Amino acid sequence: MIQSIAKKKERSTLSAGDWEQQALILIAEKGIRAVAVESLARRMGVTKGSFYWHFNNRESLLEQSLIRWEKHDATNLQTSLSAIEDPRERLRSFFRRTGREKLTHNVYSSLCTASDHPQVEPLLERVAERRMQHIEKAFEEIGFDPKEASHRARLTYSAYLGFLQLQQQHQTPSLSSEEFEAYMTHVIATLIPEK
Amino acid sequence: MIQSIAKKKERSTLSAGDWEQQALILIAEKGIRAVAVESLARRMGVTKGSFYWHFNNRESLLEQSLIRWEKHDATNLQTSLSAIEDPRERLRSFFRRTGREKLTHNVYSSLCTASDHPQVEPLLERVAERRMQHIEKAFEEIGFDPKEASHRARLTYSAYLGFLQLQQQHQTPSLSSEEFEAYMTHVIATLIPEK
DNA sequence: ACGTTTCCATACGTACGAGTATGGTAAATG
DNA sequence: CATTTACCATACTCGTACGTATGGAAACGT
Repeated sequence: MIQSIAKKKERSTLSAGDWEQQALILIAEKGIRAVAVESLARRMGVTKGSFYWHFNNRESLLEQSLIRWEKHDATNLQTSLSAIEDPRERLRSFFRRTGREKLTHNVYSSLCTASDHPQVEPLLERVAERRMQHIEKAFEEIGFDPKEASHRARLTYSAYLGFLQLQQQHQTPSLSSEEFEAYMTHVIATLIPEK
Repeated sequence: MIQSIAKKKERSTLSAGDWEQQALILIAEKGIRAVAVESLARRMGVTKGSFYWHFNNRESLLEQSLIRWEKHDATNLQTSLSAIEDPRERLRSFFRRTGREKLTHNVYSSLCTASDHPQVEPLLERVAERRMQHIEKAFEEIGFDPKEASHRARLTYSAYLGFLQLQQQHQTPSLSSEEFEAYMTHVIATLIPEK
């Protein structure tokens, strides 16, 4: 074929996907505004000349990167949550998910602080909608009627978003891991009633 | 004295306070990044020359504007919430406050989406801390022990922040006013238990 | 072997926004 | 009335980051 297999790790040449991946890493670390083509190029060990061969412009890179992330996040949601049959446990795992999946989670966290960005805003809306529908479905399975489930889902997701925001403000977590656990237990008890 | 009273409304000359006020309005409308000195000057009907007479630089303007807003918000919290004796009602009014006080509220909303800004971040942390302590105090008055009250306050404020975030994403509120009321009722019932 | 494609370097052009330098005008002051 | 002070306009510099133009080198096809 074009390439004799496994060239990606031999640092031969870069692909568009490599740029998108690094862009996402940069977003997770320093936010979307830090994605500048020259600094990103330095990070990749090349110069702008390379970048503008793979992409028309910066906007195009962001578009592709965000699409890539959204797909990854959607399948993530599908596999990791659809696998759990008990709806209560499914909701609990949603909250716990904050710890694992560091990269994709930090990307989302960064994107939330850039919700005014024209390319980010529609993405956040789609993601929030998708996630809230999953949560809503779980609440319906528990036995709440659609209206009640909808409200609970909105409140649950709001609590999640707000907690992300609070975490970012104090760059120091400020909550020890046992305080965090205690808080999580409280949240789950409050938002996911036993009966 | 220097000026013969009531010159501010005669459009004679601008004061530093006028600039700060307009900056806050701009923040509420388009976010802190939209506060550019040239565009702001056009908005005031003058040019940059005026700005740099009142302020050393853009950073200085933002600093003063944010301080002004923080003071306003702090007294707001003190007067409007300390006036209510019933802690439950006090908490309910906290949620309802989203509607009134449009300007100061929209400023806060905009600042939340710029939480990565070095001048904004410490402000948000102070404001969140101050507000959460008020909420925590209310929960303690209701009868929860300090630890429980702390968790409830954090969850309550998280739900508030998350809702702000969701509101900004769909620029269209997407929730009709009656749906909004139904949701609010649900939130209050869930987070502020009757006993 | 030779041309084409792929990938990248270098050098430039350009737009925007912060900040400076300097001068002008009206009001206040003596 | 003359001069200082307060306020603002105009015209620059400068740093940053996007985007373009062009050429070079290695890999590939035939």
